[in-house]
Amino acid sequence: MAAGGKQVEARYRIGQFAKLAGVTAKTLRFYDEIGLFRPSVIDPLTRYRFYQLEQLQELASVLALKDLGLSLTNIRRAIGGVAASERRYALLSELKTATERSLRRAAGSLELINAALEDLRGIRPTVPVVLKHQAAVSVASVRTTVASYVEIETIGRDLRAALPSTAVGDRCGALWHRCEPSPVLEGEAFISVTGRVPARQLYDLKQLPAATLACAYCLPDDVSAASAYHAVDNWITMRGYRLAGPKREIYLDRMLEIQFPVLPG
Amino acid sequence: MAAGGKQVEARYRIGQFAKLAGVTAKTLRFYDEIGLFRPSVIDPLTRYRFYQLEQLQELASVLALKDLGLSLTNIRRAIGGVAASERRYALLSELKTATERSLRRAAGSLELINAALEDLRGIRPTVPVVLKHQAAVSVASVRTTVASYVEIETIGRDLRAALPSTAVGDRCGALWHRCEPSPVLEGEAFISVTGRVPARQLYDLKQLPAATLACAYCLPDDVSAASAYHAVDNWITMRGYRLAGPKREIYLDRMLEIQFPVLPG
DNA sequence: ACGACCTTAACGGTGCGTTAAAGTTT
DNA sequence: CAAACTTTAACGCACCGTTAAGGTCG
Repeated sequence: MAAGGKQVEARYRIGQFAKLAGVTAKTLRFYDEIGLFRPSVIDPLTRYRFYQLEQLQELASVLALKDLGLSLTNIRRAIGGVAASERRYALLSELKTATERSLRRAAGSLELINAALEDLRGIRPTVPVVLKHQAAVSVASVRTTVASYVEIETIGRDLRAALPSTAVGDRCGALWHRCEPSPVLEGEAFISVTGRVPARQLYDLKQLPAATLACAYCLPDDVSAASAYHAVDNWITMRGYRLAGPKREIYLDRMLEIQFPVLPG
Repeated sequence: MAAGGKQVEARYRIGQFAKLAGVTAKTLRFYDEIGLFRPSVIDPLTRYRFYQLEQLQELASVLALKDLGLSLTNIRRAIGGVAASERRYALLSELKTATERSLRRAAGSLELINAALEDLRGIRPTVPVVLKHQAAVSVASVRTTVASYVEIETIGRDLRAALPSTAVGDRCGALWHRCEPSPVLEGEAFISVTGRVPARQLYDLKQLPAATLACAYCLPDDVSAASAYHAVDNWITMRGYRLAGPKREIYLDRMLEIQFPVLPG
């Protein structure tokens, strides 16, 4: 019985203190565990935690910062030790920019969700579009103007025929340097290559640059492709990206992948 | 050696397929594990996962929904099975309201952070304020008009003296029915009681109603209390709460807790 | 036979809520 | 003695990134 002689400061067990402070006992245990807010005394025998009334103010500071959205880790940095006030200012500034970002993201996201809902109401929902990063890849290519889109396929077949079969990689397709609104179509058939490839006048050897790509898949017919192009175009516009290079078409097995290189802004 | 007779659909191992799709192999494994997006074939011997090109479109749908902010669990609900389109609409609508909420929260939060930053620039930072819920509590009380704030303490002492000491609980304080801007001060000293208490004309027996309270702690002097009152007042205004009942003062050991009952709106 | 690829398993990060099993206080 | 309280321990949530240890493919 620790009921010593003089009047000892009132101690509260965890449940009592929790009720006073308006948090759960579990929360207090957790805060103790992570070193954010500790009991003033721990009975070494029973390991019971004991708190004092003065600590209510300390806990209130913690909870007020938490209410602003600061993480527990950062709250710990913001309250203890020397120069806590400077750190607190820095952490709140950081939190401010983070909150501004998430505000903008939420606003943008909301627009996109609304667009998606509109889209779902339509008869024929839009093709899904995804963003991905693509490393640079070595290719052999032939660039030329063509009279129609399909013509580039012939060029591609000729290109493949001109290459040693050991050197051709797994991806082939076309770049479109000028298309659609332009009166002339200028395309570039390409095939990825590996290792050393003999240089010839028939084709160029170059790198497709690394890029961030907005992509959609479609069947290899004009109607499907047109709606995929439209979907990607719309997608880019809605998110405020801008086109950053020639559009790419990748020939997959029985599918076409439409890729628009994009940059933010 | 599964190289059977006829031309089999091209199969891609997880790494290849991941590269094509622009995600990591780990992500594909995870999606498989949670049943969101599964390989078309799993070798029963080696457990290698194999994917087909057609699945790129399916994965794109998943990623597009994820990009909108839908959780993986909800994406699974949105794509598989019957009536997927209705569910998709419902889930997106739900996501929309959630996003609107978080948008409002971020906007409000930003204001509060700015206010906190302003506050930190000041000489004397504001007292922290916290929100908490309080259950109803039985009290004995004496309500009266007083000439000054301190007078209520005398009333409180008299009240305590009038009660059997076995019945008094652990909380005492005062309610302020009219104060500050009002020309007359009307307070109500109270002490929490337990079990049965003899009814007398000296005091009322009643319940402090359950409430949501905006609280601050201060020293029991007029200057400290004034700044705490001001802090809570300001806090309530900034968050768009409104006062919902008499203000409460709780007498703690060597501290005072200021509580304003509030309601949203 | 070596390197690149595949497998499962498990921890980490955020902030606690929620059992569960067992000891303590009143 | 029973009720109410305390303790530690552990899982759960969301979404994978990141080792780690050990088989498989070209």
